[in-house]
Amino acid sequence: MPIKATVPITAADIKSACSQCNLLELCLPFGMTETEINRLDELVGTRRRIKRQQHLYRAGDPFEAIYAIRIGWFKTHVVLEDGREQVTGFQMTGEMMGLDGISTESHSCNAIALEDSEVCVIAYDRLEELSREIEGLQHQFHKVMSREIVRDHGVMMLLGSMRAEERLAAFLLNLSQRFTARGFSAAEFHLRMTRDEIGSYLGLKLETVSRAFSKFQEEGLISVQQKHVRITDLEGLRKLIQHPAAMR
Amino acid sequence: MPIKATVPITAADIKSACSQCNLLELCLPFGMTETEINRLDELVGTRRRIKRQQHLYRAGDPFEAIYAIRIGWFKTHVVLEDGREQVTGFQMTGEMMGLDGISTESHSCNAIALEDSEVCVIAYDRLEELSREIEGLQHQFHKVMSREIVRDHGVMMLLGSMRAEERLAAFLLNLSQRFTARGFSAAEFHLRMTRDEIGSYLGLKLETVSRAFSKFQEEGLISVQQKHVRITDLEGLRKLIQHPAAMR
DNA sequence: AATTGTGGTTGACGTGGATCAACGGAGTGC
DNA sequence: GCACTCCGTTGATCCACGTCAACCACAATT
Repeated sequence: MPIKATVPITAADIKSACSQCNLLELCLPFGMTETEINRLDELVGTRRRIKRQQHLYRAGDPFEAIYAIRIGWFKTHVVLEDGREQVTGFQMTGEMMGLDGISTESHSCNAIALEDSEVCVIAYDRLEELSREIEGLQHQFHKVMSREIVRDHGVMMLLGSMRAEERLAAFLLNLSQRFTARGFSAAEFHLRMTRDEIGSYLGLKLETVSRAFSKFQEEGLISVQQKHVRITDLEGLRKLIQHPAAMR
Repeated sequence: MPIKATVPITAADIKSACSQCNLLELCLPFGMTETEINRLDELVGTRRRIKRQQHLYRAGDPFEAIYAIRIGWFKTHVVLEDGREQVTGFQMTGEMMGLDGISTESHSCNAIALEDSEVCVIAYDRLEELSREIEGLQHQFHKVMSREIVRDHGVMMLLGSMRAEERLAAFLLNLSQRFTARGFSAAEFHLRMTRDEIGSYLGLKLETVSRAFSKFQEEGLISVQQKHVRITDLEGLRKLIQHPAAMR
């Protein structure tokens, strides 16, 4: 496999093939056979390192590749003409970005690293080619796109039908579940995003997010200190969504 | 092409092939060559008629096919355990439904006809097979999925960052644009959904939707009577989104 | 150690949209 | 024709969250 020279390759980078990657279970190759996965190594040509606060791509950029996160965190957001921003998602290890670009052949949102990160660059035309040959890849890729659609519907539910504290509870439970899937603690984690970014994602102002955090702490559901969160009553958070407080 | 006998076929149904369909420009075959489209006729096996208020599929149903709307209107919605509903979209002629089912192999939302409707049933395993052979089909299918993701991001922006009147203006402009694409009037149309359903989609209560309609009428932007809408100042509606009223 | 900046918390107050309620009009079934 | 139901409109009131503002914690820089 020829390695493009555009990105400096260090010792740690050498085993860049999917077949050598420990994210198999989370990423595009999930569910594929070993033989199929070996063929994937043709697909992931380069890696890219993105420093904190830098863009992986911007709205309007021509679409050429999708990206799988190897290390780090990103946020994606869309911007209205008048400057209003809406965070559309927070992506972590093993998750895919850039699918929005396929439809118009240019990206429709911005992707920004929340910490120093590293992504696998998957050339889109190669992906289409290969997924015509490898059934498992085709199927898995479709699943990844479909999962994004289902996720988006969940966010619509959250934004359209839930009140502030329910939204934050749902957000924390979602993070917890994604950390679990990666073998990290379900109960204790470090937020990579600011209150303002959480607010934008949840359709709330940062003050409201902050107050909800404090309220949860008072109620003994979590303990927060800045970006460090520990969930002390997972079941309590779940109940909060199912039984929306007093009213209704 | 064998025609399944599960659905009664009437004279009007005989030319059910994609190659004979006048929705080419809007639907899955868009951008494909004539030869390619002829092959698509293998794909669309049956049609289904759905009466007003009936389900095309329900959340939890096993996923087997996606659907292209030939005639009519649908809404899709998700339901929370406590019964709260969120409309995730309104679909019209030429649009695709059921993509959410791919990820878990069962549908995650409900699809209900807003009027007597007819859909083309596209068996999903056949679609995957064929799109491994026909590059144009593969590409177009990916675009359809990606377009759904982009649309969802737009809805998130709407729900997370816009105020009531902006949301309704954006909704009307979106409808207008979709009618235009189908050769109907951009300015005058009939809403297939109730105020309550619009409200659910826009994250508002039906009273708020109703008030916003009235306000637009007072301001000379539209004239409404029940479900009949005439846009009298398209530019005015656009401005309403770009310059969010007084405040801020 | 002092300085500056960014991000987070908390309080006081204002308001957009929800809630509650009454009523009117359109469509449907008999 | 009439009764019934569903849907839409409008008014009065309420409250969840936004807005504005002060202050604090922590990190980076000097």
